[in-house]
Amino acid sequence: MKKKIRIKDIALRAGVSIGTVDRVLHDRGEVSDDTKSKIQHIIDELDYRPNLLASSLASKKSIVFATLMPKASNQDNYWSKPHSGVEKARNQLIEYGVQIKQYFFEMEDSSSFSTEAAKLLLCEPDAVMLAPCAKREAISFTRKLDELTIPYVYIDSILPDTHPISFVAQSSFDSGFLAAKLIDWGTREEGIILLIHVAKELDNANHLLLREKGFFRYFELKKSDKHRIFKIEVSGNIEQEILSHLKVIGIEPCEVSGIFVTNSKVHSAASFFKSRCYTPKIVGYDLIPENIGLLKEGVIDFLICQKPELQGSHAIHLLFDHLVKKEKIRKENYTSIDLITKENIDFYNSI
Amino acid sequence: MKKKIRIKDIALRAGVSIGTVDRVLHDRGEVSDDTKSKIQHIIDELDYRPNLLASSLASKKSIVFATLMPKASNQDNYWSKPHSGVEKARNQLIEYGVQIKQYFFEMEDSSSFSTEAAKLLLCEPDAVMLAPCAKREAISFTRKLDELTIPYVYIDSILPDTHPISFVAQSSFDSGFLAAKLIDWGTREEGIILLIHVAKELDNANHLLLREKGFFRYFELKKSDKHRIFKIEVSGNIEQEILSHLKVIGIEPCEVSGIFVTNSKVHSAASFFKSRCYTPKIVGYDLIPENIGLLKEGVIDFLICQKPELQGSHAIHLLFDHLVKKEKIRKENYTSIDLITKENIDFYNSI
DNA sequence: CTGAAAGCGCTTACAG
DNA sequence: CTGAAAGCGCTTACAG
Repeated sequence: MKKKIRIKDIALRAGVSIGTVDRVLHDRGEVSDDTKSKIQHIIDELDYRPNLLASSLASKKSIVFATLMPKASNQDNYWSKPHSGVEKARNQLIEYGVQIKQYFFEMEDSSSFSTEAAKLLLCEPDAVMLAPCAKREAISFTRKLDELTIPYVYIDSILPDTHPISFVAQSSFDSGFLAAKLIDWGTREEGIILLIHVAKELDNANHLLLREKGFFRYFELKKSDKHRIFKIEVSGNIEQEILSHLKVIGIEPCEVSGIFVTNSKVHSAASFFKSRCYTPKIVGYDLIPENIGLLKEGVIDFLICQKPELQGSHAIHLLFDHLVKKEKIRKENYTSIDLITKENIDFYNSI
Repeated sequence: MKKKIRIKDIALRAGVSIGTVDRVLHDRGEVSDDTKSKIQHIIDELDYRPNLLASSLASKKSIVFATLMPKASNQDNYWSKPHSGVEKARNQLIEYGVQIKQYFFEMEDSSSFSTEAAKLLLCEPDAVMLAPCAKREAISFTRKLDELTIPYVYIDSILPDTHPISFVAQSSFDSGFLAAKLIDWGTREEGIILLIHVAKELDNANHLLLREKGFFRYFELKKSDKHRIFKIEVSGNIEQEILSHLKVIGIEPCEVSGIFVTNSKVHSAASFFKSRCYTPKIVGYDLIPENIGLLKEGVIDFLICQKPELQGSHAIHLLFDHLVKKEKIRKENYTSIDLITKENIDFYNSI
């Protein structure tokens, strides 16, 4: 076992004081090129790693991260999960001088994204974590961050043509692809399959479209005409809209054998079928209470999950590793695509 | 934001020196009852939390954990995962003075468990993590640990009637139950289902029996006679043994519609069917290379996984939290029951 | 451009 | 039984 090498060791070898070593370590100038390169060599040679414990103990300066994500209306809301992930990371990093300021916007009101983003900037964060849900607003915000050279990471989804240092999110395409596989595996007969979007501004919800793409891609690749697949978009009165869509297509609810809902609103579509003659195979997203209830009842068969809590904590740790540890971090962090059923839900997230 | 309170603050309030405060903090005597209770009150009142950073920086004493698990014959072996989980934890905790000594026994040779356990004891560990695979040997070992009052945690499986301070493992029963659900969901027709044990000493492999139990329980609860389920035990020449079993039962390989193999040997059973007329729905365990290959080919449909790497690292952290942080740790740590398919395998374990 | 000194919050002998 | 002092590895003014 190699002995841990210290600043003192480097100073000794170089014949300088530890102060000087510290100056080159943190590249804060005031060192002659000669001694600088000499010290740098020794550092490299000895593969010196600073003791983070001692470093943060001695340093009084703190680093501030700011987060921006949708407000969780209550504790059961999906967005309470990333939030508690951030809290968890905060507790782990607080002794290292990390401060986290959190800002929340209203999911329904994209202008609140901008006002919260403006507030956020006032705290002069060293780095930012955001969920870029409101696409347009997020783009203009990240442009501002770019100007100020404040590094940022995404959680939940990804904004093309922006410059985050990293992101933590699920691959929407692949989760849709997997959903198709599940439906395919569960519906043997030449069945009718519904892909249902329950969303207001579908064109602005990039990840829902990607999930759809993945779903259709599966059946394309399979090159089987076994299934008849219909796509439905609803947003207001789910009940009525589904009914009228089915009427247009010309099928009865009980003829449907598989359903894929592209987001956590799967419970509303599931309830529609539950209250009728027949329960088709249903696959949707996310462990929110309504969905959990229907999963346990056996109405919903699979929920695809994305470890929202881990997304929050991991994103913060990425920021920490980048800014404090000065490590190079992975740019693409895809979360696992978790399959939750009635049978394994009680063990999900347990450790 | 409350100011972090320090030993010094307590000492000031109590009108004593920090040395005395430290004595009551660590309960190392040499303090009069009077001052002790006075200080204790102040500690409680102020809800003092020691600064772990400063504490481990100042402390030169190190703590040693020992681990005992099966040897991974190569890097792809299942047991290389818990091992690398332990290594990961070591790297995170090394600055806190944690030393980890690892010992490995031969899976096939249960006597090697005892000889390694004896070696382990010689390093006088402060705590032990073990995979209690060799049941009898593990029981006598834990008895010794109990005598020496060395705390221990299990990974992988659980030994009834012993006294670990905690364990990290998957619920075998529930994973078998889930396997049944998958097979049920995937085989619509009135099919023939095989439960296959590929194992030498089945009676000594408690978790395989529990998986079986869970599997049958599912169909019991379902109260449907739709499926005919047969149980097969093989161990040597898989090929031949499966064939002869099927002959006894009186069915052809191509009549089988679903297969559940109770461990990671699922690849051998899958290969049997792959090389024949028909590929039934196949569910098994663990991401070892042979299984991954067959999963990606579409021969195996689902692999149930149990985060072996996390098991290793989590177990070490439990030990750390218990011994160093003096926190009370959770005794039961069930890992999630992960469902891996061709479609989501690339994202498993990614973050 | 460089070094010496104080201090971060805690632990550990040591002196009394 | 109690206190004063040195030290863990680093950072941060400050003096020269």
